[in-house]
Amino acid sequence: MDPLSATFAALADPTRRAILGRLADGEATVTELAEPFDMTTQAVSKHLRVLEEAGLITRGRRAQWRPSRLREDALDDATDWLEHHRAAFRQRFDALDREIAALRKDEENDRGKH
Amino acid sequence: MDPLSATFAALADPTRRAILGRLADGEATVTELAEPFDMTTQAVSKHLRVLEEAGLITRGRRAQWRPSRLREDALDDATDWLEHHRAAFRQRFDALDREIAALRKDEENDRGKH
DNA sequence: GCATTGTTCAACCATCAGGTTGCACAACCG
DNA sequence: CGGTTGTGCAACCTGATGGTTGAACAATGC
Repeated sequence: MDPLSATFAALADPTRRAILGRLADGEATVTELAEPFDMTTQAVSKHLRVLEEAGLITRGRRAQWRPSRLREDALDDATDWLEHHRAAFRQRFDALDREIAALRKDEENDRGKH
Repeated sequence: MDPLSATFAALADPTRRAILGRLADGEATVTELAEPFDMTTQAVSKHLRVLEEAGLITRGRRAQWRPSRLREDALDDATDWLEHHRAAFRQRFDALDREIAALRKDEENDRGKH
């Protein structure tokens, strides 16, 4: 899967988004991350694998713990795509607005000629 | 599915992202949208349904054509989430930087006492 | 050494996603 | 009217996802 698709897919799950939010407070182990959820640690471990493969987190290794932490550039590509396209979309709607304004003006002129 | 998850899930597919890019140039019918892809129109129709249910596009009805067009506020929620969290992540890393700088300073002070 | 703890792995299950084909239906065009 | 075109719907297939349970393994603590 291409990296951008992997990132958006990783973000398309509320559990994973909550995990990312938690990690903004600092690194955490699997059991710590699993605590708020009604879910086994194995399930959370799977979510962490998805986040890691999407390049959103990295995972350390300290004794039997595997602390997860955010990657600093985690959301850069996704943010770039979204901002770029949102800007393009806005431009499109602005163009439409101008067209509509031009049509209105034509109508006025037509009425003037009568 | 919650709206934010639906939006990210919709964006997690290169075909759908390409369709959105195409729609930034103006509305288009299913067959027009399907043309660049090695895929049946039915498959594209399914993608459009996903985009519609995620609130990213709306679909008109003109004779036997169903023109799709972007929703003006399509990417707002997703952009908000990403920008908010990217900012929070940055703050986290800035805090880490400060901690590291403080540790370095302590070391210097310790050396000074010898 | 042995029980406990934190984590992963493997197998399994149910559901969903992305594609196909085939058909149905509505609107146009001769 | 009958044929063509644009689209949607239903059934189906395959592979991925999100969860479970049970076992394995590595490191800790008595």
